[in-house]
Amino acid sequence: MILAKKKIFTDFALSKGLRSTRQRDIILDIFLSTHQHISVEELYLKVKSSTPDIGQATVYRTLKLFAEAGLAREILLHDGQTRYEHVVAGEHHDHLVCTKCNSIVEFENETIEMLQNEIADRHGFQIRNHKLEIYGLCANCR
Amino acid sequence: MILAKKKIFTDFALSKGLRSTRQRDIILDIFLSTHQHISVEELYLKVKSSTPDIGQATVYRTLKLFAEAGLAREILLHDGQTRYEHVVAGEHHDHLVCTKCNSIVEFENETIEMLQNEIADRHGFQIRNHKLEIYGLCANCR
DNA sequence: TTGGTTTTGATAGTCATTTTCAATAAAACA
DNA sequence: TGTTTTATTGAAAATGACTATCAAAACCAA
Repeated sequence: MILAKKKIFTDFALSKGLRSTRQRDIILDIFLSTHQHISVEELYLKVKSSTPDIGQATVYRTLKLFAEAGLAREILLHDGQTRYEHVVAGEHHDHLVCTKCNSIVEFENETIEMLQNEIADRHGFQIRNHKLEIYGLCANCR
Repeated sequence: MILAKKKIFTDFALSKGLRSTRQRDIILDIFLSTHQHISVEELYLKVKSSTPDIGQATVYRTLKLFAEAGLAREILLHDGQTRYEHVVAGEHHDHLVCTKCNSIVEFENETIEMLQNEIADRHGFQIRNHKLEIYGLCANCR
């Protein structure tokens, strides 16, 4: 799992002509050791406590690279700090979100995906990805 | 429609003990005359061209009030600017979002809605609302 | 109109993020 | 291996969106 992610970054670096550096290796290790989503500042503090000579700017730069490489994703909440979450291979972006207990059920529906493609075509739009969130009350909470 | 929105704000102002001011009236008029979503800066420019003596800080403050009153909603894209969109009763939340120029096209598809209902039923889920965002490149940017 | 309170505009301040740039380190080359 | 080339780094300055400050102006009840 972690090796696969490291390979994704190695391949990305290769394809972009990026160099392999100690800083990037360390930041990637630490990012991969986290769960859920983490703010740049939080990650920087972790990095700093493990390797004090790595600068904040490098953490910012490197996280953007991870996002570009497709192994992290920027998340915007309403507190002005950018956070990053892991991109999980094969994950679906279709969720039933319970607004009471915050539980999330992931689903998949081919017909919906097909209709999305149709709609995009009709607008000359080229799809990269999508997110469908249905909010409401789950079976336990209603 | 517009009158209804104005009433929402008037009621909100009343309940909060806020005063009715020329600036808020003008900003509300201009906000209601826009479509889709608009950044604070964009709205400020519109306001300034109509009434040059209204300051930027007031536009920021007033838009936050609109959001609090429930007639606007903050949107975060990835360009660091906060945008506001109209809260429409019974509105649709299905969008094609261009990741390059940030343009948004709203669409509606009954079949998708129907399928969502089916999926929700299957999980014993009671839908309150939903959001479907398709990210990619619009016709102009691809 | 007056008096108390809210709102405003200008501006200074804040804070996350980005840019700059000289120093350093990685890859390419000899 | 040493040398050259070029990317990367850290520190600090710059940027840019947004917020706080505060004296002046506007609002509104009496």
